[in-house]
Amino acid sequence: MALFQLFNEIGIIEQLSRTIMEARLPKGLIAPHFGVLNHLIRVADGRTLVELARAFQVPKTSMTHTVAGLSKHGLVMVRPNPNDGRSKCVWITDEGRALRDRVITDLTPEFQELLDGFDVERLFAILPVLTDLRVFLDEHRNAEAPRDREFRTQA
Amino acid sequence: MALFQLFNEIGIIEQLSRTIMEARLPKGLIAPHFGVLNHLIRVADGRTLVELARAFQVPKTSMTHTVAGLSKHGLVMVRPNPNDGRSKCVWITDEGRALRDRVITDLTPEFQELLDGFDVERLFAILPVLTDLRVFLDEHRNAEAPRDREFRTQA
DNA sequence: TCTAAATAGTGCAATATCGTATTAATTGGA
DNA sequence: TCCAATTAATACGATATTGCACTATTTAGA
Repeated sequence: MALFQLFNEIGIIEQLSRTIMEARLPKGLIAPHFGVLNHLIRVADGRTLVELARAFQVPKTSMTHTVAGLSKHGLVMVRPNPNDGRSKCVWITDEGRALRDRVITDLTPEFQELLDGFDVERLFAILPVLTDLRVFLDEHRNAEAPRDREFRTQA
Repeated sequence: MALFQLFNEIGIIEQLSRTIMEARLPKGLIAPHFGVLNHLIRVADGRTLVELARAFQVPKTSMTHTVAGLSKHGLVMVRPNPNDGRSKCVWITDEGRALRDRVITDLTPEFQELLDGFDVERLFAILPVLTDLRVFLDEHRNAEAPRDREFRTQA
């Protein structure tokens, strides 16, 4: 079944690229930490924990843990949500911004190597297909969600 | 940076497809367990732990743990390697084969939904690009491997 | 207004991942 | 042949992930 192979390749690429990225992170931080920092900058700062959990499709408890790690390193600030006494908002700090920028900078040589050594046309041609596939899988994801996992609202 | 977006989509797809797959696994088993079973059938039975760790590019200790889980469930047998007293070989059991086949069967409706609802031409057109990308990343992976992680020898 | 249901967050426990260090076996060069 | 370097596996500890249960708060319908 070719679909099997497709998802297998995607899984391997995810693992390789994650390893590359994590090699640029300071000790104690891993991909999910960077993902949250990046999300706070690219999408919107001051997100609640549930919003973040939805965005990354992880259980709330996982996001609590990830944000706690970021907070411990001074990369985000967690404050009560003035509009809802149950929830908290996560704000990125200057240190968080600086780290995120530095990681991206550190990654550019690696990216450049890929752009130089790989057929860029072919590479970028698959992006819209991947996006459509992601949307399809996300929309068709079984509603009988057996886990404590929120539905994605935004990339 | 479009490359960023590319790897981001791949990461999301990996997460979604893994969740779909794990929903078909019995309690106590997750994607890496299935991956090993599949590898033993598709590639070669009787692999050593190091060979498996290389194939999946995980640290040896992670593979020890994964195989221990499979063994506990009776899905593989771990025996001494007659050719090398240091190592052990992992053999899939009938139960392991049966489980792997059942999971694949259980997955076909989900696959069919994708084949029906998605432009299959577009989908399969990206497979060779993904394969080339995977090979590129694997070959260009930094030799200064900072971790206890083996190099891939086979998909 | 009141109260039941829904929602946000977290404590806890089970399992997973992985870096470091250790042991045992093998290999290769002197 | 012999021993130093290499290799296979794992014990151990730190951190990550996640399901379940619980509390606090908000919401919505009677």
